[in-house]
Amino acid sequence: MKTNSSAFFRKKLQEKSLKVTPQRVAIYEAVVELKNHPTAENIIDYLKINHPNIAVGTVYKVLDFLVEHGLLEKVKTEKDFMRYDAVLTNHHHLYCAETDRIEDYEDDELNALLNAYFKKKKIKHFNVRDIKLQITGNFYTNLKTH
Amino acid sequence: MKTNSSAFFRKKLQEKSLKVTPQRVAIYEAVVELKNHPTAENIIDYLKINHPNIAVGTVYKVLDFLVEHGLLEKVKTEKDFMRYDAVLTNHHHLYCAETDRIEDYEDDELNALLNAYFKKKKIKHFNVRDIKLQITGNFYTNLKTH
DNA sequence: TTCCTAAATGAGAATAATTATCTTTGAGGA
DNA sequence: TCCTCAAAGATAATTATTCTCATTTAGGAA
Repeated sequence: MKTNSSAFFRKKLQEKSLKVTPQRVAIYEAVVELKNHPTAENIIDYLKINHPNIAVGTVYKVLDFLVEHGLLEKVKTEKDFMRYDAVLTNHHHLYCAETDRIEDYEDDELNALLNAYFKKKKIKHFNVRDIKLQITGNFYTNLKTH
Repeated sequence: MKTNSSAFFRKKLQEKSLKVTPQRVAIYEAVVELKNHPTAENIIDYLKINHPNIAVGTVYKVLDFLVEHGLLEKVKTEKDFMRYDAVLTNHHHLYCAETDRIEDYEDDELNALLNAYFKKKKIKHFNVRDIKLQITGNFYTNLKTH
């Protein structure tokens, strides 16, 4: 899992002739490992354990760098912090404002529906590049009774 | 136009037994007048002309207050600033990352499509409250040649 | 393998948006 | 008109992020 994402990451950087540094690998893996679309702060905390020497500024710079080169995506919520996502496939987000939890939501039928709609309906004065749904609401757990 | 939105706003506050202050009215109207989903800073600048005595802190407090009471909505982009929207009907956003322009996109057919989809497709462990599309791309203008 | 160079990193200061504090003011009910 | 509590003003404090600059290093060349 970790080695897989690391190998993928190194390969991607090398394809683009970008330097593979231990910091870039560690920060990318932190985003992969931290499931809940982490903030820069989450990543900094996480790295303290295994990579205590990575500077705060480096985390911000590397995150920007990785977004710029398409290896991470920014995720925006109503809160002030920017969050990051290593999943690059066409997907949407379930978001709970109370708990600030984000989960990926991927469904081929939904994507097909949206593609069909936007193929038919041209928007005046706008070229569509990407469509993302933010589905706001509440997560709940079924309490098992046994 | 301005008087209409002002009357609507006053009525809304009074219905909820919330105080109608000149600052609240001015800040709300600034969001209505400033079309491009303004930031707090945009609002502060705009208010300098006609309401030079409104404090910066007040703008932030009132914006939070109005979001909390459902009179404004927060809009977050890839940039760092929070932005505000006075349009409360079910709508989506066209967003251009290069120019940071946001436009509302409202289409009954799209909303019907989404409602139908989410009525049929129940998401496990999640109650949907609101669905918002962020449509990323580029605005363009047809250059007229005559 | 070693050297070289531009690019990346580390450390910490600087910035800027937002929040907090605390005193004064005023909206709106009595 | 008065009273009271919430709202606003002024400004200090906070905090996420950016900047600066000296040092280090990845990766290509010799």
